[in-house]
Amino acid sequence: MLCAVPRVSDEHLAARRQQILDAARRCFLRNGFHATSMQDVIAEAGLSVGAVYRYFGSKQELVTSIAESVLDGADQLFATLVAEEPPLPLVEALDRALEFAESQTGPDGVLPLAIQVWAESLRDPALAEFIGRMYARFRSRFVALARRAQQAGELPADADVEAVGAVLFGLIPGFALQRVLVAGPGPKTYLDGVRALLASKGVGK
Amino acid sequence: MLCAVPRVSDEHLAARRQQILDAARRCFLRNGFHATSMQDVIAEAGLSVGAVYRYFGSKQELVTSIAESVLDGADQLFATLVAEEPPLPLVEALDRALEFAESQTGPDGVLPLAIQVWAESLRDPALAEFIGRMYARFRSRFVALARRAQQAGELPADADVEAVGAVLFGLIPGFALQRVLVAGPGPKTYLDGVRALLASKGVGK
DNA sequence: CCTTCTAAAACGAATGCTCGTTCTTTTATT
DNA sequence: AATAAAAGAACGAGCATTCGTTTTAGAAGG
Repeated sequence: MLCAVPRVSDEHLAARRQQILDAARRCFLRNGFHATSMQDVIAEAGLSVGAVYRYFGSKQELVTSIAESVLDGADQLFATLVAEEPPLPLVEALDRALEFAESQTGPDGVLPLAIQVWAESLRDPALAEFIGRMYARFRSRFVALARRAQQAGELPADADVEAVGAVLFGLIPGFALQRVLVAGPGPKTYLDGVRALLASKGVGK
Repeated sequence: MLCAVPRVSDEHLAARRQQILDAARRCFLRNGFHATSMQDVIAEAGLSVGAVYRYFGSKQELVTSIAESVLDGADQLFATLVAEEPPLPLVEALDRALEFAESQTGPDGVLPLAIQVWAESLRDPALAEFIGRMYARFRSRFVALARRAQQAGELPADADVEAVGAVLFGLIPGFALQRVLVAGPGPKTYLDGVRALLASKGVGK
């Protein structure tokens, strides 16, 4: 009863897990969550049914893991935007965020996955809860950005930074969606649009 | 061999078609395109398999029809925004568009369907083409809005109205997504954010 | 107005697949 | 030798769709 533990290295386990996730991501990008069968993922990973089910108990678990990695990736970038010292001017921060979004457009960026995750969250309460928390965090980052811009005098002293943060954040999916669905204007043009609005004369009403 | 045409009235045919579409919409809202089976739609419509397949040749056709009705609905509102005389100030137009989006949030609005349509278009080239055309039209409406605002002196004379239109349009899905996924700020708050940005002092760089 | 007749409309059992998952067997590691 | 890891055959459920049959609306003929 002493030993004889045939476990494989933890690195190997982690690598296998990642191998499956990578395969799943490719499949999901190619065909969407629902039109991708477990067999597809399994074949793409070059493994067997049993091997994959050792690492992920269900297809849903695979979807959730992919969703998490997608959102984590975005959060990482947004976090650096706010942490920047000295504080980035709004336009500068937006520029960086838009360029990031742009880099994730196209068939091997993360954006098509994000769109699928949105759709999926409408039916999966657990995923919806996770996404809600994550996007609330995104927004709070942009709120922080707005607050610092206000302190720098870039925004009126009485501006509602929560509202401004929401709008700033909203600009990103607004841009990304157009880029993916309509092949809309590039990030530079979009930013010009924002600049023109910032330069507008006051406000009706 | 002279006739004997037992066809039913055209109104009846149209009503049946609509009956099926309504059922499908309810099912799709409840469970999403992919988790909804044809049996679900058929049962919801209170019809038989054969009856439904007489009106829609496939499930995909059903999805496409729903997508079309969703986009047509939005286009109708955007069209009226631009046609308004005298031209609406930007903030006013945005207010109306945001209120519309708000009204379509929630489980029987059209927005959850729109999100699913986005995801679906990533896999269905025909749907993607249709959506692309439709969203390009949406954007052109906002461009027209921007142009009229420019003529009214609300925007700088050298502003790129195409870019501004894209941004204005982008604000809508940006708002809607937050509203659906994060239960973000309401339309009034969001609009306050836009106003604060419009009131900001010039632009860095 | 009523009957007859016919093709459209509706029906629903049947079909053939593919799906996600389970479970027993084989292989590899210590 | 003992056990973790990987393999893959097998399974039942549920899917979209087809198709042969039944019902029904309404024109035609009286």
